[in-house]
Amino acid sequence: MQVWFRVAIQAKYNKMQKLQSDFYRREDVVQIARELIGKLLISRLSGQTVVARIVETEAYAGAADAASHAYRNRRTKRTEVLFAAGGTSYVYLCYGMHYLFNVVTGREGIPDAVLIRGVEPIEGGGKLSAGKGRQPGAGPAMVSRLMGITLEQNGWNLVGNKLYLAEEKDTELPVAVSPRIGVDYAGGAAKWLYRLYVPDHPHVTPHKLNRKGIVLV
DNA sequence: GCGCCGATTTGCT
DNA sequence: GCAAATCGGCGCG
Repeated sequence: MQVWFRVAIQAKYNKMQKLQSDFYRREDVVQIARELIGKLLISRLSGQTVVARIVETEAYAGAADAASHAYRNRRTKRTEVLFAAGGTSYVYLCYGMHYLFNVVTGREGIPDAVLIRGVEPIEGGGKLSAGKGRQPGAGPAMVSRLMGITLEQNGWNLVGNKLYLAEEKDTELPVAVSPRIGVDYAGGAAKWLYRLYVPDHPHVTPHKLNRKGIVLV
């Protein structure tokens, strides 16, 4: 493990602060996805507390984004919570077996969201091991498994006590951008650089796109 | 290390 | 009926 990971971990609970609604209700979903890198995800579900640092996200720009479930403002039973105000959770079942956790952003009626794709476990969930050859928390389905998130958490307010995000002061991580993973069907939107991740971090989804990423200054 | 494929069920055409 | 914001196992080399 590299030195700056250790330093960030040791900083943990000193200056932690829960993210409030105004953080989520801003317009620029890509900017929010970038700022979510390094933030903490905390779940207190069924008596377990799990804390993890976000190291990989993807922005989904709602109505204008062919990769979004709410493309062209499509409203169905599933996508309805995407239209809620920023600071709401959107969890859905993917490939019939995986739960994927998103943070809804923007004001009410704007179906933007950020998919949390990778986290580094800090506390709790230690007994849950991911598959061999893969780090726990690396990959969006692994995030939900680690945190204990299921469909039950869909539509939850993220400014609460059971599932929320927090920031620590003085935590800064390098950030890279790439196209999003698994959205080849989305035409031109498949090329958008809406995936943000910490380069060379072990809890980022293993993928060939990691080699093509551009490190932001 | 890489690429292919099956699992499993919902959601929407 | 089919494709899906994925994962892990297998075969190959």
